[in-house]
Amino acid sequence: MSAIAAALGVSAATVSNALSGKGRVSPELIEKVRSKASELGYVPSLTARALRTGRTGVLGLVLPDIANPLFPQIAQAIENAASNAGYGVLIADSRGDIAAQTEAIGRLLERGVDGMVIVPRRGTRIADVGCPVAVIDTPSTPGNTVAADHWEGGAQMGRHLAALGHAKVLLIGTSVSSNVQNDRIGGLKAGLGARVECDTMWIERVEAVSGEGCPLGLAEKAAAGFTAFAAVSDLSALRALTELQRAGIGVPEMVSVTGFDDLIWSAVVTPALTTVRMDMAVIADLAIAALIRVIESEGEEEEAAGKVTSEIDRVPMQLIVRQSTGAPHADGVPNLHARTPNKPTAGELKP
Amino acid sequence: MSAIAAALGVSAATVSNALSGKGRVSPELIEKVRSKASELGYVPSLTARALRTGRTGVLGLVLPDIANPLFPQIAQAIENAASNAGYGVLIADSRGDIAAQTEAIGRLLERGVDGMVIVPRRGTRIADVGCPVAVIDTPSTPGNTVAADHWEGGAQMGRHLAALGHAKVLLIGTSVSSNVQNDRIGGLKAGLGARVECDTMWIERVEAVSGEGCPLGLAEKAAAGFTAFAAVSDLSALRALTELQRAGIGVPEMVSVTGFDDLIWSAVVTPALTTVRMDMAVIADLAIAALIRVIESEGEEEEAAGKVTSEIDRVPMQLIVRQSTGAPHADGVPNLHARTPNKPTAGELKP
DNA sequence: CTGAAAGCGCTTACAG
DNA sequence: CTGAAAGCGCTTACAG
Repeated sequence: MSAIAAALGVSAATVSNALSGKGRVSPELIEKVRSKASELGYVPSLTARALRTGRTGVLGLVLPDIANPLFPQIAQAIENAASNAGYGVLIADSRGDIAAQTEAIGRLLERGVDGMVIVPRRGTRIADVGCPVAVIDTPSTPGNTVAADHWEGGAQMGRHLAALGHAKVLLIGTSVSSNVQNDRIGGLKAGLGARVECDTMWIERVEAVSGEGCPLGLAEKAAAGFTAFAAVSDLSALRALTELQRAGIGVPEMVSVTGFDDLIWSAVVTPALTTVRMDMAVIADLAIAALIRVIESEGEEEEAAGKVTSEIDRVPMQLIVRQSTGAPHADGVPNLHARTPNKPTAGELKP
Repeated sequence: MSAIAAALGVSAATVSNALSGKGRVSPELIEKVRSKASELGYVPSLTARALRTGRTGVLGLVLPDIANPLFPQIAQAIENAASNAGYGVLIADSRGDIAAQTEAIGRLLERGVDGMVIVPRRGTRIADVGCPVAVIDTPSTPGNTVAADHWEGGAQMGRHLAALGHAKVLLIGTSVSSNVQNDRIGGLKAGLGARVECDTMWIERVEAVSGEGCPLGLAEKAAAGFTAFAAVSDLSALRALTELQRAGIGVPEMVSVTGFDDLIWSAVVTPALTTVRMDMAVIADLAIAALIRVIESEGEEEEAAGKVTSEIDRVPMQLIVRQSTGAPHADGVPNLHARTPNKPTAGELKP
């Protein structure tokens, strides 16, 4: 910047004003400054700007566990939304540990992030952090900013299964203390309605699985009359699907299997998995927009260091019907290969 | 800092020296400064330090596509290695696009990162970036820093399959131009040896799959005598596995299926997938260490703005034998459920 | 062992 | 419309 000023015989202040386009400089000078800047390959120092303005233009992204298969969707959406808004994204991993989460938040704060979006570890409540925060969780978590409407997503899935005629369905979850899973299960039950019988099976978390098989005993469940297996995540659904297939139980001829989240493999397995997807792009945009609103109004009347919004945005989820669901077989007898493949219906996404 | 100086009646310089522990201050004063600092909840401004020292303490992580299922492992390992070394990590997503990759690198540079680790988009060569760079790709990519030894990983898998007695195996890849995939395939062929017949099938990339099934025709391949399907990624392996199961072909009784990368679901499906895993922690540590070595020796003799190392580190991959592989059935006739489950062998990982 | 001074590269009132 | 000055919070020679 001083190089530009020197080359042009003007002051650094003028260069700054010209480049920031705040209209305090004559059009001709602005033009001269601009061309000289690009001629010199000038790149402003965001560090110096940060020191002066007190804003770094960087946001923190705190994740409960980067290894979670849902993380790519979240990270990509947040990175994209932030960079569209001119912000950088610093990542921090809680590694599933609550102390690590606190520490990660601290490190981000030291680095002077202007705000952060936190996907909290289950059961954590985010207290005052000392900077604007947007929390992404479930609508049922207090102090939240934006979330997919997991309950309604479950309800859509429940209605889908009920409409196909399933009368006995097994719900599969992995964490009794997860708000997200409980919302999904609540929605599923509501969507299925009071007339369909359902049972919930809590299985070991996948991370803990040893790779030795650990059968869930789903074939027995099928024999006991369950015709649909609704998992609360695609990973569990995949586990169910392969276990059933392995046991010679046709999906969807004999039983239906459904998941949640539309993870990368759901569309790729045979039969492709019926699932429910959240619109991460929308969630990320809302979270980032809320954050930026607070950041850029800092210093005004409101106490900005606390929550970002009081009203939580509920983003609808979208049912994606694929081949893993169908009508239950009339009398529970296997009838492999006799079925016409499902045509994808309305909710279908083109990825 | 000035608050501490004022409270103690010393200069800011002394506070700085005391806190940085460079031994220019008397022990008693250091102690007084320290306790006053923590009493006041002093947090140093990394921004100011960055402006003064010219180093931000931030590294950039450039990924070809955050949505890639392998990304969580990479990001987690890099974040961990960097934060252990006291660095923050700014993420940048190329979204599979080469122009976006250049742009992302530019944004990182503007933000003053001290260096970056780049996982390049296939076929990209990273030119001079203007800051220290560590590239993670394959040993066969020139200008590389550290990589898993994909070729050797393929060879291990090939030997495993050959030892089981497979004589006709189908290799499955998704991208002819990928160095990683070509290395893996080269290794597989070498490991299988000249006596086993093998064919390579290039399938559509998963991202492009519509979810409507898109059968690969693997049942026909099995009928044609292929007894093993070695995919170059777990995602393709999963696709193969479910398609075969769906067609009533028992894995591993009739055919074996193998993947690559030990993605999250590999241990969870039935039968669990035999795969090869790279040690991301080691790769990340090497990449970060190489980067930091250059960063912290900046200004000394060597031209640090270019490559990080000339010698590339090859990190071995680890074969993980699970239930999806077994000896080929003697006469190609289905014999479901007649097989004793594989006991996991040596290479087994406890996650 | 300790302090006064300069400066990293910007932006922002404030004068002219 | 343009410029001189101050200052964001540090660190680093350089004196004392």
